Amino acid sequence: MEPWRPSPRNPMDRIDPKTFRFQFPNLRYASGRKLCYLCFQVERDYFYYNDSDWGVFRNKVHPWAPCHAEQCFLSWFRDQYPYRDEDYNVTWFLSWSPCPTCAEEVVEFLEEYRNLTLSIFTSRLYYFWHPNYQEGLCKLWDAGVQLDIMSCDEFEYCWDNFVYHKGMRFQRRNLLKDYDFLAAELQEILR
DNA sequence: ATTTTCAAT
Repeated sequence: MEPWRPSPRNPMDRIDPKTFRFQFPNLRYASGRKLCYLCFQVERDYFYYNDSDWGVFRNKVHPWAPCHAEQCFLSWFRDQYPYRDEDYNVTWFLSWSPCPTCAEEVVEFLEEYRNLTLSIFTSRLYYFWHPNYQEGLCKLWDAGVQLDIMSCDEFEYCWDNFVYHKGMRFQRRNLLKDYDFLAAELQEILR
């Protein structure tokens, strides 16, 4: 039997608009958001040309193979890009910020890929009042990861690129509801 | 006003 492999193309290419509006707002109290979405973009400088890829991962909830969205990405990336010396620019748009375990795994990943830069925009801070979760974010920061709260530009970018908008124009609605709180909290954590 | 939030009685 084939080992299970996470793929950004499975089960979804893009997020449906309702899901995006429910899962992505900047909220301090985000009841019911029991999933994490990771939209990504990969740009690679490959000799004389560049290529890029994009996709959406969501955490896997199978009890026999649970996988956070970040772990799905890392596993997919290692499989997709075994060329560790090349230059990569990777951007993530996360609905929840990484847990301490994922933060550690990202730091290890960056040690493998020396020429990879990772920028993370997160909509919300996962368990931001827990010291271990704060420490995880600091480790990412110390490893050179760019960390920011998703703001209007990122929401619009995600809407345009990762959502089945079917021509519907981007509207910020409640997406930025608790942006100020979360941005201040992140500043405080990384200080 | 609150923190259940990478689900599960």
